Amino acid sequence: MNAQALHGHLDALLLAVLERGALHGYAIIEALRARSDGLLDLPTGTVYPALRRLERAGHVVSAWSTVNGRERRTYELTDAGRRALADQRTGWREFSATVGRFLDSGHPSTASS
Amino acid sequence: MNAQALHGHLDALLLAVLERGALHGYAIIEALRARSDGLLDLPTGTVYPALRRLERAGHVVSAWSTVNGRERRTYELTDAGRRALADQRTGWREFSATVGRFLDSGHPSTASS
DNA sequence: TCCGACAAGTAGCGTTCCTACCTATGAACG
DNA sequence: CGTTCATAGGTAGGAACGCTACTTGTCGGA
Repeated sequence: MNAQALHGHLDALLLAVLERGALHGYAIIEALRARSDGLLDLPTGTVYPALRRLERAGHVVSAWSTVNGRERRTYELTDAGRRALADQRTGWREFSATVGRFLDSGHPSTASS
Repeated sequence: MNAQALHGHLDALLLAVLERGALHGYAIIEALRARSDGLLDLPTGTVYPALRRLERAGHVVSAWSTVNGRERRTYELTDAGRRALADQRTGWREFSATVGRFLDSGHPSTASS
């Protein structure tokens, strides 16, 4: 499940990660991987453009911070970003409930992972 | 939520609807709308091509049935389609659990619908 | 007869994400 | 001192997916 199906939810995921505190791009990727047990292993070519989209949209702001003489662009949620995240959460719940009505039913089979 | 976010799950939805019995294209659209309380209102231009993709993939078979002199192409799940649906269900559960880990947390707020 | 609802279909487009590259810094190693 | 690796950021191009808009055709009612 290499994020092929993320369509439309990538931004929400990024905002959710940043909700816990500002991070730079690479750290965001690592956070996603860690918090998803390695299921979400997004390439930089996916995340960096997405972050810039979010910045253009005003959902995050970025700043260069120099750590160990290493330039890292740290992204932080804006107020609008927080609102957007709330919206995305609502949208996600609606979406997953709707699709789940068709796909969660049937044979539960699994039960445990 | 006009299905912008369906990406990758449309096929699964269609298979799930057909699981309950063969239907023609238009009826599938109505079934989706009905079973989702109107949230899933897919245009024909989305559903018809998808059904033909599913047929090319061997997940459904279609047959013309003439009802009142009206030609209706009725789609039916194949065995492979049933297997595909099971796979899609698994994929959906994994996906929704993973994304949900980021988006379902936070403020549950809802409680009632 | 003409119009609207049903039914199927097609063409072209925009969004979204991925693959594959490129650049640059700092540390380790020879 | 130069090479190589891991970290970190970035871009270009393309593929997949679904949407909008349009077309065709039948049937029933005004």
